[in-house]
Amino acid sequence: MPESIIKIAIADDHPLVITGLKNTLKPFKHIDIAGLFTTGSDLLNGLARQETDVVLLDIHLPDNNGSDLTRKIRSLYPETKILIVTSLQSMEHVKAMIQYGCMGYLFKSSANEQTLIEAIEQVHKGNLFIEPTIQQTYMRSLLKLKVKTEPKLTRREKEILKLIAEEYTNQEIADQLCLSQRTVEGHRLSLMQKLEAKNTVGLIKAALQMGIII
Amino acid sequence: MPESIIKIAIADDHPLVITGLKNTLKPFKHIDIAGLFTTGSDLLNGLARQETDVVLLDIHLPDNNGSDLTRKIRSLYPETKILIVTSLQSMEHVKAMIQYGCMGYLFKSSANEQTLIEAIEQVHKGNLFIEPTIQQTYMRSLLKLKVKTEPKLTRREKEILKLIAEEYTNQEIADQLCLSQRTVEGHRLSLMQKLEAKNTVGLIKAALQMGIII
DNA sequence: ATAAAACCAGGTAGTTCTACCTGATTTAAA
DNA sequence: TTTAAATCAGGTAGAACTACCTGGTTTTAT
Repeated sequence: MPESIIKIAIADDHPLVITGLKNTLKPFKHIDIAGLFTTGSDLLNGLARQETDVVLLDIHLPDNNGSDLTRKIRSLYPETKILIVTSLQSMEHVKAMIQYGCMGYLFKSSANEQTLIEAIEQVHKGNLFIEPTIQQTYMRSLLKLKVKTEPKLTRREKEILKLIAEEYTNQEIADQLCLSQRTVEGHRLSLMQKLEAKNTVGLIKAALQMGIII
Repeated sequence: MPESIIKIAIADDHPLVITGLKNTLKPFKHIDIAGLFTTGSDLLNGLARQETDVVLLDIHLPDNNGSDLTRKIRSLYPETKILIVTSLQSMEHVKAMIQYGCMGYLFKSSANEQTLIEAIEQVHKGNLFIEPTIQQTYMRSLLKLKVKTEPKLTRREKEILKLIAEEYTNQEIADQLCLSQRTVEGHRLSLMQKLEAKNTVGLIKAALQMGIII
């Protein structure tokens, strides 16, 4: 059975990682590196010009976050599979990205040759490929929390969470957004409930895990 | 004038980055890659066996933080130059590492071939090489703050910062450490002053940057 | 051995946050 | 289109944090 050639695109803002991926994949004849990109918009342009089977995607591109980019790619090119290759070693990110429709998630720190090829092949076949080092944890948490619908925040809530994380007080946020300070408080409270935070500290940590702040 | 050969070692826990660095440097005949390591202790063992001119070092190795490792290398092998190549894009880290005696600091995201070679050569010659994208900022802040000795926290302060970051209130922290709540407040205030934080949020972000919490 | 820093903890006061409540208007979804 | 959710904003109250002050004891460093 002749293996079909897998056309892949790589999107990462670290040139070193791109070089690393490129050189790791070069020896494999059934993998064709169709494009290298360092920003989200570059990637989207590239996908428009060139049919692509699998995108190796870093979550933190300068101009786009992973989830938005994933949604765009999925709606524009439903046949293209997305494999996240990132430094973000957080369960939350894995779950979020899989929920957004990525077919795989790899940590850069464990992306050796075998794992990488295996992941690309599985994802290309349409199978889910989760970082091996956390597969058990992932499965357990999926079973336990039965897809604990990762809290969806509204636009306003994200906006306010971002400002909270930037050390503004409620009053300052209210002034910036032309709202009452009470309204901001309200949003803050629902943020805390949704994110199960005990106080502001919890909010910040959740914001970090969600990639809302860096 | 015949260029001398520069013996380098690479220490990074991301195999992709190692591959990337290795392949980027391979074409350059005056650079000899003498060792590849993924942990701090591996690196130290390697340096003991093999004379090395320049170490390309990631700050976040699993078993050592960059500053301790730098100190060790500098005391054991004063002739060996250290060039930080990391993802941590923070002024504080740059300043800290330079202060600990590193000769250069590069962001992975901007480590293209030219910059990398230039950095290695300069560091080898004994010149300081700072990430080009922040050189102006660095110089300005050095001049303005005259080596603003990156805030050294006491044991107690670190302890309390950690607990604050774990969402405990002052009272809870006081109970845990058998202190008065007023004492914890005092430590919190000095933390805020040292870290130039406007509020708890600032403390958390500083703690993150300092690697006190993950 | 002496100076400096860290540590502990009290007073007072003002600000910000946390936690409930209520309800009107606008927006999004089934 | 009708229900649900989001957005806005008011009341009230207490907890937590921020910001000064003071001064004594202990540790650390020169």
